[in-house]
Amino acid sequence: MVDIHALAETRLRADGQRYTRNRRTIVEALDRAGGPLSLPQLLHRHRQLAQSSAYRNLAILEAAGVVHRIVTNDGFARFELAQALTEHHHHHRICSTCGSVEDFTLPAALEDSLEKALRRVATKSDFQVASHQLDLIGVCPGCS
Amino acid sequence: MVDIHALAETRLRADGQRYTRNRRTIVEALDRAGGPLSLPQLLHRHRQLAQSSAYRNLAILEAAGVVHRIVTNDGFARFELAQALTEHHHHHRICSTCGSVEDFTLPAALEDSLEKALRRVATKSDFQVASHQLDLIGVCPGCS
DNA sequence: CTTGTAATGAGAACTACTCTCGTTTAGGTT
DNA sequence: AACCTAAACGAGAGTAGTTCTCATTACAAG
Ligand SMILES: [Mn+2]
Ligand SMILES: [Mn+2]
Ligand SMILES: [Zn+2]
Ligand SMILES: [Zn+2]
Repeated sequence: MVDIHALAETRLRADGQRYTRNRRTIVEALDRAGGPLSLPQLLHRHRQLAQSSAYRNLAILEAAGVVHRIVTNDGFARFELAQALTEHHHHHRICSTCGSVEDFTLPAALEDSLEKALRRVATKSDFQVASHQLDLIGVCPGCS
Repeated sequence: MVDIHALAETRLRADGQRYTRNRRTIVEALDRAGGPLSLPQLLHRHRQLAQSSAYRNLAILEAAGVVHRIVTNDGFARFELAQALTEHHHHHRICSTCGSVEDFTLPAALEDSLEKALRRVATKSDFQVASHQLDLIGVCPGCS
């Protein structure tokens, strides 16, 4: 059990940024949510957040490595806490009908061999891998 | 060796659409390109294409299952031929600096076990999987 | 407190993309 | 060939998610 807020503050400070009330509210919301949130979803949960500030703070939190931005086909970006903060590597099920995004995990053994194979692919091509991203595209229970 | 254009025409007809000169040009360009193309890249290769028509035709080709749209963080969507046409399942290396997208493939054995694991994940959650998508995020040789 | 700097937020601006609508093209019929 | 009709075209206007501007506010240091 890590202290999300302490980590967030440390990372922001390393970036010359403050951990303000608004930023804490965003981190709190993303931590509480069961999966990635779009900006409308975030604002709906916390009416006191201004849209422009929320976007700006999400960008700052992303630059500091606190928040991860997920871009899907439905036009709305989604935001979640960076996996380094939650210490929970996972992937996403993306509904092609409603655009909702949910988390899932792979068996550890498969994740390991996948990671190894990806490293091999990257080495052969001089590509410096920062991360990988595995999405399931389909239709969620609510939309079928 | 499949006939891309015959397949494209069949799929369009099944959707009540014609395989016009512009659409053939787009399919040809995507086939020739070594990887996914953004719209600016496509228009640069074929100056006679109008932007509005190119976007419209790409949407129609996507609906017919001829073209696949890839959405990245750099604001520009990328387009490639659907894997059903090329009969070549692959994944993408995405450069977080310049936004370029390139293809790569996994070892067949790994791809198999991955697919099996994904089916299991999907079944447990009532999620109807249409496809999966595996991206490597990092820095390409040109940007490092 | 006072003061300097960063953060805020309402609204304007930006831009990738989509829509509109008058014109052109092309497949089918005579 | 000539005609007809519906689809496709394309220049430009419109849309919408996101970013920027700048006057105001909050906060940390002394
Ligand atoms: Mn993984
Ligand atoms: Mn695969
Ligand atoms: Zn759904
Ligand atoms: Zn690059």
